[in-house]
Amino acid sequence: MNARRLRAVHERLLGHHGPQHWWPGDTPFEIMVGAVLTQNTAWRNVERAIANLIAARAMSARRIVGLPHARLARLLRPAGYFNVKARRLRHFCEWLIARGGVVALGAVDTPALRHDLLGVHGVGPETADDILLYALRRPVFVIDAYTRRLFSRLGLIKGDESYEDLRAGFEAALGADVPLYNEYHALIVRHAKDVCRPRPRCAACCLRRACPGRRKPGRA
DNA sequence: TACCAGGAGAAAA
DNA sequence: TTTTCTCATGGT
Repeated sequence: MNARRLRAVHERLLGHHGPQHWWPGDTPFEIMVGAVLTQNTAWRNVERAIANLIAARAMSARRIVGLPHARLARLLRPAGYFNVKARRLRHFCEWLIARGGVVALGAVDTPALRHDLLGVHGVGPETADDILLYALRRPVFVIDAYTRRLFSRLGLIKGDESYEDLRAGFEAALGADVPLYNEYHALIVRHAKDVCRPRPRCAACCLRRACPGRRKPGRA
């Protein structure tokens, strides 16, 4: 991983899209819930499910654990996979309660906390790292499908590296920097949605000649 | 109509 | 161990 090129990509993304101010969520717990619900799901639909939880006065670990499965699944329905996500969110909330809540997690070092999170049913590497970075402000770089797509098109990665290899590579190249990781991942998602689309699979996309971020002002 | 969206776990090979 | 399948709603 080339640190200079990684930083150059970040600068260009930031210059084009501006600060993204992630993660959308009012509290660390709400961010955690969003991280579970957004698995393979458009954020617009996650927002509806979160709004349902808030409207039902269920945006707390204890409230969620106390809901019957059918009731919780119904609230999560707009986010898709509602039966799966109801179970996953319940498992996560049970874990959080057992660990003493969000504040108590502050006493645990990042590697131990990450390992613990990965043991929760329904929490994989990306969800764990979303939680660590955005809810708990730990220096963990989030790798997702957008990251693979963007950086493989740029030729900076092959694209088939393991999650852990990519995460370690980004972290080693960029150094432990929570604000940078936060903004960088948010910019990757923003760019992937707006510019670096799945189709056309254009090699000229993504910060190459065709990227709007490289065009001079005034050009279409 | 087909594809895609801020994955993860289970089952099959 | 690696690959494939399943979960599901909503927007484009």
